[in-house]
Amino acid sequence: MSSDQSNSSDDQAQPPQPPAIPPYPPQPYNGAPYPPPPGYPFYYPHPDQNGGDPNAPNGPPGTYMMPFPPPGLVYAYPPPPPPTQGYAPFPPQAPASVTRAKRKQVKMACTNCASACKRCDEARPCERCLKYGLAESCIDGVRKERKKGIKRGPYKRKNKQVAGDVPPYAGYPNGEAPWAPPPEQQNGGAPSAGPPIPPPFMPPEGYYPYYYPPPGTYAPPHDAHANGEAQHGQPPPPPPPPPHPYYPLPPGYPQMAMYPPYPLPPGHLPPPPPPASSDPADPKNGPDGEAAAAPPPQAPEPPRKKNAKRARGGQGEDGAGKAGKKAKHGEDVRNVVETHPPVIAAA
DNA sequence: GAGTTCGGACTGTCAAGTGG
DNA sequence: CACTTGACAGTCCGAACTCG
Ligand SMILES: [Zn+2]
Ligand SMILES: [Zn+2]
Repeated sequence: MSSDQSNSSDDQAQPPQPPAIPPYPPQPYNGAPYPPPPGYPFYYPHPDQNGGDPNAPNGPPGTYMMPFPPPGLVYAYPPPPPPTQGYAPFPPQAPASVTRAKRKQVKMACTNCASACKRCDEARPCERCLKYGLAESCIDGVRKERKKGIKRGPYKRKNKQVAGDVPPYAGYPNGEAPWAPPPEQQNGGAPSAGPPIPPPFMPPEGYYPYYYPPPGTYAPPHDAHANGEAQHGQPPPPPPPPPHPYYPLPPGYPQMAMYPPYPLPPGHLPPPPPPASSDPADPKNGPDGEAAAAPPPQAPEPPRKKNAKRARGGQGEDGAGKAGKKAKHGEDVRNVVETHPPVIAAA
């Protein structure tokens, strides 16, 4: 919740955050053009790129997320002309700098912070323990020794990228562009004859391409099986939401900045207005917040699947690495820590 | 609303594997 | 032996939950 950000209940005060981008003002749907008013970009930050990280130095995501983007809108960048209203556009140079800063971890969290899964610092007692009056129990944990003798099999050698070499965009339906350039171009050789084929369509880092079917057609509903990801042999695959159901834009296509007025088809709900929030920078103050109760027809890929009821014993994608530390949560250790009433005002 | 819990994304580190 | 790769072990974000 915003409690983490706003009142920093148990974390240290966050550094001053960049100015939040004002939310897209709620507007009742009245058959008017679906997209945001002029000046509102259809930026769609990649979930892993600064998605939802208000602490990211590149600024909060704060991007207008559409339940489903309007057909005809082909691509989500570059930024439109500066808005006439006071709403901040995405920084023009954003695509180049959307690389999210890595989260910095302390080498060893104190036992209290570790058991509470909260941020620690190098000091002992750490800031959080001081805040909660746990200074005397603020000690470093003991790091387990890494397992040895684990066989790995042959390594996959990554073919090194030469400078200027453009990696294939991994977001295509089959992982490769359907219009691969001829071999001579791929090898960097001089184009033999005919018009040069434009380079692969590459979105700036952190952005999805959007290519929408012509008016009159609609994006297919999300289908976990169609994504080619959820089939690990398990019958009910935990639905990793597909990146998006649309198709990449072939090179040479003109970009459409905004699609023409387009009334919603009958039966489609208008986009839910963003909830009136006191914290515009809060990443979940987007459509994500409502997603649990009433998922919008074509919700874009959530930055993180957090809406499901908590299920115990899940494994992350790096879960293999966590196999040995499953006793992490769900033990009483935490009670010793966080059940402790905050003694902030004890003085 | 404030505080707590904890799933899982993310990071750091280092052993195993590879190439020169 | 230096470097790369892969995965273990850890941190901690942030949503869900609980409590007063
Ligand atoms: Zn600590
Ligand atoms: Zn501590």
